Amino acid sequence: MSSGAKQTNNSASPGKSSIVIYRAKDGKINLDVKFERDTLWLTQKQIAYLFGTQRPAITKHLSNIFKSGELREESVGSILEHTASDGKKYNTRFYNLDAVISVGYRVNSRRATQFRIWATKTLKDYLIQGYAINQKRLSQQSEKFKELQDTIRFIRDKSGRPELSGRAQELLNIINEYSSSLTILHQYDKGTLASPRIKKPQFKLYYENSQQLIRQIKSDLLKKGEATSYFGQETGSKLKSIIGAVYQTFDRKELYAGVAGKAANLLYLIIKDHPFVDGNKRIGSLLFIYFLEKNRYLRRESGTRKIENNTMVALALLVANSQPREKDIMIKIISNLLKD
DNA sequence: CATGAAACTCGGATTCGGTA
DNA sequence: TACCGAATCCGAGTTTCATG
Repeated sequence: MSSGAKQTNNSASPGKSSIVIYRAKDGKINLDVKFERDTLWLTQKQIAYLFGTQRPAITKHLSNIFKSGELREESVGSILEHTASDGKKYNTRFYNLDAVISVGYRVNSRRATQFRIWATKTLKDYLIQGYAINQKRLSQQSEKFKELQDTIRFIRDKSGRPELSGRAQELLNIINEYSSSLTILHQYDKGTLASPRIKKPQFKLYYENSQQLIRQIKSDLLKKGEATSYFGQETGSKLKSIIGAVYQTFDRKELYAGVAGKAANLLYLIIKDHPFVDGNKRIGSLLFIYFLEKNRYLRRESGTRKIENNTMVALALLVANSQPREKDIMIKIISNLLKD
């Protein structure tokens, strides 16, 4: 049996990545898998494909699983927006890993047999090794965090020096601005971070809305000779899906409820997902600021901006240079900068 | 396009009944 | 009683259709 879990992450879009579940003798299986709430989610069609059977068989198994009380439909199923093969969006029911495994133990096909063998072995490995691995990972993380803290302290101590200028100074500003929330960061690392108070957005950003704004800024920049014709030119429909992602719902609740969360994700996704040929950082920052301003969330009561231009530049650079696995922490940093 | 369900097919397992 | 083939049952799959 050559089956092994293999995950390839080749897209930075939210909650979506390409995954190769396992290699069977009849070749590899490619599925676009949604990741939400620490688990994966598949449609009936995808489950059928995974196990090499037809969709109605999955429907029947699922209904038997729920009827027998093996699983509760409310806890393993969720209705999510799904872009179908015709390009349109539908509210589709997705089933999580628990449901997929339960179905896998009922389906009678060669592929399902291989899946059962793989799942049983993997689960056993997890049970035996999981504890040790988890311990190791945790201690590594806390070491990394210490390192980061030391570096920040070092840079901050030297930040008064006049010879530091330009970009370095900007980076120092951002570190200074969020150094006070290091404890928050630390709490986050330990998984105990309390969510900041959430302000509901009054203003909604639309795709057309954004395009218009980009056209405007482009013509300004062209006049000043600060942009090429590639500035703001979209590659595919990424911008549209990013805006969709920011307003994505899960269980009829918005995934990123507050203004800060939405803004942070907007900035992160535009910079990381490269929806434009040129100008991703600038447009990301622009839409970020625009979105905050329109929602009356950019300024303190005194009228000063929570994020100044130089901080904005540094923030964009920081995001651009971050690793994909650091997404959560980047979002947290941005959100915390927006706190009063 | 996606889902749920009814009606039907198929194949394996079990039960039944006749025979040596 | 032991054995074997026919009848029956049951789970899993497919086709098809109504509905959202």
